[in-house]
Amino acid sequence: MSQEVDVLITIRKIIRATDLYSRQLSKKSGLTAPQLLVLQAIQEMGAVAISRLSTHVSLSQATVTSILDRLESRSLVARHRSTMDKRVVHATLTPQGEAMILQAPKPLQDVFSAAFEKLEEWEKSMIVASLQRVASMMNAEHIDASPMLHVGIADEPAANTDGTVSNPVASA
Amino acid sequence: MSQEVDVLITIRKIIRATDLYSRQLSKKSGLTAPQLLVLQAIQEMGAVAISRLSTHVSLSQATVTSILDRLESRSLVARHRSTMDKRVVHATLTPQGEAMILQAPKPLQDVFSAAFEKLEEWEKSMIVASLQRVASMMNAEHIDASPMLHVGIADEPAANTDGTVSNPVASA
DNA sequence: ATCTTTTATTTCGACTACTAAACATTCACA
DNA sequence: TGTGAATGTTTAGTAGTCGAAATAAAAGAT
Repeated sequence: MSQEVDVLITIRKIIRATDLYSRQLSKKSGLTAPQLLVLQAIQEMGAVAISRLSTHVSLSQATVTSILDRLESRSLVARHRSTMDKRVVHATLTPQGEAMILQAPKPLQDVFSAAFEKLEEWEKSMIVASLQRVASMMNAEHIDASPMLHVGIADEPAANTDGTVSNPVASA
Repeated sequence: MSQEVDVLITIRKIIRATDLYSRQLSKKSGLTAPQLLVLQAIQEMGAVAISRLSTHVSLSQATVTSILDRLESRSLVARHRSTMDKRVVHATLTPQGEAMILQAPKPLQDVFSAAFEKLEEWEKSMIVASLQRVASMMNAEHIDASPMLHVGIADEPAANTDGTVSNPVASA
C-alpha cells in the first residue's frame, strides 16, 4: 500500500485517538483537550489577547470564544477588556484555573507523554518535524492553491481569490 | 515550549486543515467530506444497513445517522426499513445521489498526495514512520484503558489490527 | 407464552469548529 | 474633525462527533 495512503490512514487514526482521548480527559478532569490547551496557553502567556491565543492554539477566534465561554462560566478564566485598546479582551487564569491546571492530566494522555519522553532526542525532533511537515503540506495555502483541480465541477477558483485562508487567525 | 506541546498543537493544525478542506469541498460540491465518504460507501455496498455503513466508514452509528439525515433531506439517499428484520434500516442512493457522486471531487487524498509525492524518498519514509510512531503511542489500547469499559479487554490481543478503537458500539 | 437479553437505530445533550455577519473601537488621512 | 477602512471580539447558524439513553424488534430462556 502506498505511503500516501499510509499517511492519511495514520492521520485518521491520530485524529480519532485525539478525540477519544479528549472525551476521556473530560470525564476524568472535567476539561476537554482544547479547553486544557487553552488554559495552558493562558498560563504560559499571561494576560493574553484572544487573537494571540487563537493563533497560538490554531483555532479560530470564534472557537476560542466559545471555549472561553465555558471556562469562564466555571470560573477558571476571567476576561478583562483592555484599557489601552478597548477592542481587545485579555484572558487570565483565576486561582481555580491555576489549581485546575496543576491537577489536570497532561495534554496528551499520560501514556503518550511517558512514551514520548522516553524517546531519544533525535527521535522526538524527528517526530515534531514530520508532523509539522505534514501540517504545512495540508495547510490552507496548499489546500487552497491546488484546490479542486481534480474536481469535476471546478466552476470557480479557490474560496478566496487572494489565496489566503479566509479565517481571521491568519496563516500558521 | 515543550516538544510535547508542539506535538499536540501540530496535531491540532492537521485536524484543522482536514476540517478546512472539508468545508472547501462542501462549498464546491455541496458535500462535506464525511457526507461524501458515506455516499461513496453506499454506492460501493448497495443497500446497506446503517451498522455496516458505520463500521465501514469508522464513524459511530449516531454520527452516521445524523449524516444520513442531511443526505436524506436533500434526497440524495433513501432509507428503507428491512422487511426481514424490522430493526434494520437500509440506505440506498437515489438517482440524485448517484449523479452527485459522479461529479463530486475526491476526498483529501489527491490534494495531499500531490504535495507528498514531491518529497524526497527519505523524507516520505521519515514522515510515515513518525506518524505511525505517534499513532501507536496514542493507541487505542491505552485510550481504552481507563474510561471504565475496559471490561475484559485489559490484556487483550490489542484493540484492532489497524489500531483504531473498534467501533464503540461493537465493543463494550 | 412470557420474561429477559441482545441487537439495530434514533434521539438527546454536550462540545468542537468553522464562516459570515454584527458590533465596537481605533486608526488614517483628507 | 469626520468619515471610511481596518482590527478585535462576539453572535448566529450549520456540521460533525461521540456516549448514553430511549425505542423497537428479534432471539433466547424458563
